[in-house]
Amino acid sequence: MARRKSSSAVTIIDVAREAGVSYSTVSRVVNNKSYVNAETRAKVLQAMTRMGYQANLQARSLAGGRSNVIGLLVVDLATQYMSEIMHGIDDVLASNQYELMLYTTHRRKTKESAYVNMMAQSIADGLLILLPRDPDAYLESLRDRDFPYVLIDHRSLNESDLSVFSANQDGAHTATTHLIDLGHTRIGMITGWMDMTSAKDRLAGYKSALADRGLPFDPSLVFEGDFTQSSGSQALSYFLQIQNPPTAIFASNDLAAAGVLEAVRYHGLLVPDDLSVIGFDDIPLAATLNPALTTMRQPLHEMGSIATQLLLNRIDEPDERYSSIVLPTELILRETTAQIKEEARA
Amino acid sequence: MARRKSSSAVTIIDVAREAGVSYSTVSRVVNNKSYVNAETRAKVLQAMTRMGYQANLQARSLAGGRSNVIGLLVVDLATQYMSEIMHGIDDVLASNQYELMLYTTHRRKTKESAYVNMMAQSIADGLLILLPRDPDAYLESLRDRDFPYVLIDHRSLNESDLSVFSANQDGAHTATTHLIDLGHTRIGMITGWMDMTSAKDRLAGYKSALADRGLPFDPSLVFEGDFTQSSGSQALSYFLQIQNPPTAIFASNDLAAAGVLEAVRYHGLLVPDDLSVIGFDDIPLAATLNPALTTMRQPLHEMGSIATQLLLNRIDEPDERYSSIVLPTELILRETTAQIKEEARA
DNA sequence: ATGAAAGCGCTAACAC
DNA sequence: GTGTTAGCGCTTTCAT
Repeated sequence: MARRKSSSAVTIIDVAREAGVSYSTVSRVVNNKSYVNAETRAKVLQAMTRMGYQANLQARSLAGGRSNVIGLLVVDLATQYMSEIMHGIDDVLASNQYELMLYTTHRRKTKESAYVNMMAQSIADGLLILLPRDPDAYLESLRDRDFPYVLIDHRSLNESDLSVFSANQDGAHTATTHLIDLGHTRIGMITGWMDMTSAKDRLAGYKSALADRGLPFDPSLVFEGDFTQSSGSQALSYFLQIQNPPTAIFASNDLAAAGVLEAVRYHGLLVPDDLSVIGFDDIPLAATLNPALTTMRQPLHEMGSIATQLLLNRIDEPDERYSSIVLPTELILRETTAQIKEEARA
Repeated sequence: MARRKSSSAVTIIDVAREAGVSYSTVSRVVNNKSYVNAETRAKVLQAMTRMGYQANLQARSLAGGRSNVIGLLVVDLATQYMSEIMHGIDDVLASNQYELMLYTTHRRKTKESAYVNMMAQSIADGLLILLPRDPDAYLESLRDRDFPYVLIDHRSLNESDLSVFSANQDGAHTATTHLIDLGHTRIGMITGWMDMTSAKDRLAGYKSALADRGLPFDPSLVFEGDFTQSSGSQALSYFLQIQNPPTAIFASNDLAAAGVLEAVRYHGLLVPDDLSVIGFDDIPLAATLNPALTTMRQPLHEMGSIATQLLLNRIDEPDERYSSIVLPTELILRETTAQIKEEARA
């Protein structure tokens, strides 16, 4: 059985006794609330350090105060995409003395909503939801309760949602246009999980770029992936065996693009000579791939830090008006895209 | 001011009223404690699902129960090394209905001890400490309180610490011997942060391998790094300008080895023709580097999962005897090591 | 088998 | 400016 874990922890009461004051006075100095006589404050402070007092977060939170914990809901941790964003989150949290409670869903839709409910009713002062899958299904209870949350990399359809994401359609449009400018007319597209707005928007950007240049949209040129490296490899295999293979590929993220590059080597093709490839994200990996990946950068670190700042503001000043933030993307030219060769690829 | 965040959350009392029982009965069915009449239990269960009851972790924990939260203390998140280990941790946690509270220290020594105290006095049922820097300095209070914790990738000098780590000295010995077997006699060594046992042990393994083969130990061949990629690049620059440069390099981790590879390209050298390189860890990156990195694999995912399992066991059965676990390493031969060329490198 | 009541450590009115 | 008091939601004796 669980032993009482706080058996020997120093509480506010111990400090109060030591300092010879009431424990609400101690609470006051701990929280810097209302005025406390300078002498009293000094006495309390001394007692606190002497005894090594550490606030008990849960008690504080239970009693209606802040826990200074925010919850983060992510799909998975293993990608650089996540690392970058989390780094941004962590930086802001750290400089604001907030702690992070982490939940990973591993793509289990049901877990998302269960976690959200649980976190919101527990210790977290606010919630960061990264790449939500179907948030409308479970966010309503948070809205009802006016519980602060910010969505990351998700363009919400709900007006009252606060979110931070990139101009995905725009970025995809730029990426596709870059390929078109290079003379490519048959451009393969590898999508992400199609239940995510960022994946949908990138597909839309691809389509609109095609349309803007009067190029036909060929559904056989769209491979539905899932943002993984292996889906990129699969996509290439697929593209190589259709009737009229593409001469360029736009992957919805760098990881899938890396998968394409990997498979390309296996098939004995040359990039960019035989095939141009462009990714999306600009994770650190992109620059170290060989050849280095041309990609659309989205500011991942900033996405995390801005979202966190937004959430913290919202927690501090719940009555202000806040709005979602759209971040710009940028074309990063490296070595995987080139002018089409006249002798169309095998 | 913070609004009372639980204002509209369903509590055990609401459920009790709905089910027409006392709230201690509800607590019993929630916790599956002692016997509750089957009918009563059913009634309560129904009420719970109908009202969408979610336990409040902090209240539970405050009252002396389990929070089902474990704390994880890490330096940083951005490396694959961390991702891999965290994945292992997360898997075990998820299948045991535990949640993760994450603390990142960003190499601030002071933060480590502050965090540990705070977590232990707060919500966490147990603590996982990854790559601790100087744990003896702050672990004593945990020991005194019999608070469960497990150290990861750290060979503790303290008998009562529970930890999970790799056979680092052994692995470094194998790696170095591999280089010696290839004919190299001047072998550069790039260390990690020397305040960590794993870094120390790898250096010791390097030295002992040299000694075992009757090779002299040359301090100018040891570069003190910090496990980062850039330290690897710096190390190469350093090695290239000493009197008698090494023909092979053993890097204490893959990231530093990647830095060497990066710098090697810059200096116009060829690996493994001009220089053999071996890493440590076998992070996913190692296989995708070009040329692919020969390295000593340590089972990172397992390190995380085993440590977590150990911690959970310790929480469940505090009175059992547990002991630290040492995991084997394995030489993974890829493309960056080769027989020394007779015409010694420039 | 179930209810009543105490208390975990703290915040936030409310008194004085 | 400081003390008193009432909870926050829950677990856990102790009764019944």
